[in-house]
Amino acid sequence: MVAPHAYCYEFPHPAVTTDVVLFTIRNVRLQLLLIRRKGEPFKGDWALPGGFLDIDEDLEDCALRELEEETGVSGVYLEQLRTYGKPGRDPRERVISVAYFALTPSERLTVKAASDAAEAAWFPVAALPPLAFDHEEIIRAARERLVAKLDYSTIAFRLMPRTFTLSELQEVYEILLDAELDKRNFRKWALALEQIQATGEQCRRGSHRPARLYRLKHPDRIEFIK
Amino acid sequence: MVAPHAYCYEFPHPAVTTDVVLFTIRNVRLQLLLIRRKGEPFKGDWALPGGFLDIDEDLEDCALRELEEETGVSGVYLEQLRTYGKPGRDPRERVISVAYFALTPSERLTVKAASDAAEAAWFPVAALPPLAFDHEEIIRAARERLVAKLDYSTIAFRLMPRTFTLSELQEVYEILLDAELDKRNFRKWALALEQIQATGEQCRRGSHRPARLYRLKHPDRIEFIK
DNA sequence: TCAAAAGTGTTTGCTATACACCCATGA
DNA sequence: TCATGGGTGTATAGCAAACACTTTTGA
Repeated sequence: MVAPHAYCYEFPHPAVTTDVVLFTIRNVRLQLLLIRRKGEPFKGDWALPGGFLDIDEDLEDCALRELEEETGVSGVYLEQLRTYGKPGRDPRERVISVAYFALTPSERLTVKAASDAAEAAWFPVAALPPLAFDHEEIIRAARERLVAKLDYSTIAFRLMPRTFTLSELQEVYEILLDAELDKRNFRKWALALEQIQATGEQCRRGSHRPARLYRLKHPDRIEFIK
Repeated sequence: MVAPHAYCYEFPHPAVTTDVVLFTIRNVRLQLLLIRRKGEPFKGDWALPGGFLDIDEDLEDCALRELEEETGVSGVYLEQLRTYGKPGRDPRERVISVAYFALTPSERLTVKAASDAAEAAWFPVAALPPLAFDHEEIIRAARERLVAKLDYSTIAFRLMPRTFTLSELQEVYEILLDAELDKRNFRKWALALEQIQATGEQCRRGSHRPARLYRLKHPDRIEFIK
């Protein structure tokens, strides 16, 4: 064990944390992952997964580690969102939080509340519980980023499983934009991007014509479009 | 005086700084403000203005304060860019730097090297000196942000003086995009934005027809366009 | 044979681009 | 009167939006 207060500095230092806003599409809704806080402050409240930066750890690694520790989720798409540091946002001490924005297809979800948090659960963004700290503000910024990026990138593909139908892709866009889209125009647009290709497989579900399956040409890249 | 190492914590804390990439247009080129470092590390090298966050200070206030202290510049447009925190980026201790991106019209410049830095100077972005820390990477990200925002916001107006001619505005866009623009199309586009209005004044400079002066309708807002 | 979702083209309107000449001034 | 940058309109092409029916399957 390390003695308490063993780390001393000439000038006061803030603590640094990361927080992650992880989105997915579940039950035809945009949802995000929250954990219930085990300790003070805001004990029992829902909060974004996240925690303190290790002193030799890269920021992005910290975000991924905390996400995995608290929720068991790994292998998501991650990008830095913004840093929050208003004095007083954490009652314990001055805390600077580097917020990340993450996406995952719902197939890949194995959320089990892990050690650090009492409980982890998905919530529809339209029905969030009261949140700890300034996490509501962070979530708002993350949603805005997500929707803004639809216009000029293929970011929405990070919400798709490995193979998917054009109707499923359209449904994701309709959920994110909260608008109905014309089927023919959408398919024309999606194919013109040249980012997906037919696998040759079909998906037969229900008593109707089977749908062609597609996959991403570049599963690990976000492309800028238009 | 405070005793050395007077601030102690149970776990190690990184230091937090802000850095500012301040752009302006000078001599028909995009330029940015650098300071020459007075102390170690990277003593004598050029670096972005910035410095350590006071423990009760908001991040944005820190960026503005350090800019003012080191260069005498104030009243600029400021937005958060991204946070840099790779372990080892500062040889002294772990440092997390919240980078800001700033714009100012060249009229408003009163750069005098202030107390904290040995010297402050403008450099064309196309001819930067060797830089301290990872500041080259930060500047690259700032330029990308600036150019990307031209497409969907009125951010370039933050580089214009209080009143300006359409030709001056076009020149700024041409510098930022590094491309020539058609005069008639540019003017049609700029006026269609409905973000500027003629002042009624004219600007007579040189032996040719005088130019109408314009001003922003909303000098303090960045509008999203298209 | 019926219900349900998959799949498919054409027309129309709008926005972006290309392009050349006259105007007002100071020297 | 000449050189200089300020100011103006139209025609065309390319992209985005609107719109309805046929196909394939399982029950």
